[in-house]
Amino acid sequence: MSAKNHYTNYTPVYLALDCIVFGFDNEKLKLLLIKRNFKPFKGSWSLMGGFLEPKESIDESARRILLSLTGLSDVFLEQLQVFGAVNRDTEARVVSSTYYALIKINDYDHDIVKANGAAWHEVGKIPQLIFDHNEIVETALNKLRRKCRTQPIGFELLPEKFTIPQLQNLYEAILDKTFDKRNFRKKLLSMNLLDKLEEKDRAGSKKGAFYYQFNRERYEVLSLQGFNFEL
Amino acid sequence: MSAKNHYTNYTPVYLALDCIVFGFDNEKLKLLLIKRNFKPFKGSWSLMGGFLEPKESIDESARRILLSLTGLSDVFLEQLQVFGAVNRDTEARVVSSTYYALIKINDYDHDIVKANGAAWHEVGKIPQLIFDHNEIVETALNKLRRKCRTQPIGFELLPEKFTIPQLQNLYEAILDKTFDKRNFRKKLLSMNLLDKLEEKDRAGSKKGAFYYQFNRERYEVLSLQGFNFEL
DNA sequence: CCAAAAGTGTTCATCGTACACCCATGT
DNA sequence: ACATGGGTGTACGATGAACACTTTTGG
Repeated sequence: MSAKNHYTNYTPVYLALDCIVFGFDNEKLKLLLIKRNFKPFKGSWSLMGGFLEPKESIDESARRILLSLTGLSDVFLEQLQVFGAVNRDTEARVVSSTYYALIKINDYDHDIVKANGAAWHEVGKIPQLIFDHNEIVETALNKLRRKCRTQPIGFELLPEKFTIPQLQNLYEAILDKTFDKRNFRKKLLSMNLLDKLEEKDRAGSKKGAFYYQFNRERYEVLSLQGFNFEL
Repeated sequence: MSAKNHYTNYTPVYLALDCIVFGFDNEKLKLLLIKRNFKPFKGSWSLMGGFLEPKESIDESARRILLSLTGLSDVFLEQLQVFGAVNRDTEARVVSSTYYALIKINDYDHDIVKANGAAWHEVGKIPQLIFDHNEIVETALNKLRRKCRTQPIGFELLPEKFTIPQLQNLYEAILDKTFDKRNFRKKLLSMNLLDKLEEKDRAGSKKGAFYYQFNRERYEVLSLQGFNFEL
């Protein structure tokens, strides 16, 4: 054993953090991808990634990377999976801990994003990505689809104020199916988690649709009492 | 940049694989823990862990470690989470990728397990573990509890042939609640996933209870048709 | 013959689903 | 006035929950 630590018999690895960034433009579910700006495969489409720094936890690292590439902090960000096939990276042994982010599509910093050569892609039309990133995207999509039906995470993709038809469009886009609008509205409102505002959104129609707000505090109280969000 | 690869600016880390091993003894849900046999904290209770080797994927690594400590291969083993706080290990920067295993408690190799100083602990009575392992166990338990209600993973903890009362005991132990036995039986049998055998288990009662078998092929077919296991 | 666990059916409330028309307003 | 999307209620079937007695058999 070395003087340094008891683990020197083992081989360390590079730990990458890769973020799958979802956004919703009121029509389609989209993914933010960048043109990789370092070797190897500089210029290829890729997830937003970086490497762990010694003095940050992996969560902090993922947030740092997301902030540096989009200007966003204070975002829904959750671990997806670790990808650790032996030759997934061509340069060195790199294990990737992946995170998926749900962002409000109008909040990110367009300049930073453009400077990084990033662009939104419909989830149905993802280009070829480097390494195993296409597989990672598939995994993230599956996770999002499962999770959005049992946890109120969809709201992370919408502005603070949103209309019921907007919300329905979102779920239809994520799950790639349609809902009956009467049943959808009834279901969501019956959970008692949406606060109706006075104000209307007049962008979508002449009549205008009332804005609602998700009440997170009420959700947390109800959760503790055994309530389960379910779509 | 070095001649070796493009990532040499980054600091590699040790990647540990830790396994949370669940078992069921027809009464309680249990966890297999070992007395750690290397420094630091040699002799403390710990999850079953080891370090990634260069030529194995992380999944292979987890299976190797589980095999070496229990003699078991061909086991339900699934990724849980990565734990990557900066100082979670006291020796070096170690990021742990964790896996939970569901094993048939009579299949493992008692000699190997004993030689490794391992022992079963009720999930309600877990001793103090090294590093953040208690937190990892909590996370695993939550995952198991959520997952066993929507996927037929409970069967991984039972022998091939089991009775309905055994199955009910299992779910009651995992979820720490009781079910009405008529409703439980009706629910499970209505899914059409259990094949009734001729044979009876006479251990549990004078009357004896019929054995059943989980039909995985049928589950997979039904799954593709949109069926969802739900307890 | 009795203790102990296995096995069985019905009722009721709740929830998901299917379905069609009126409303408000900008042009 | 009309086109466009927003908003509403009801009826039916399916599903989950509550509940008590009979069966089998080893001792």
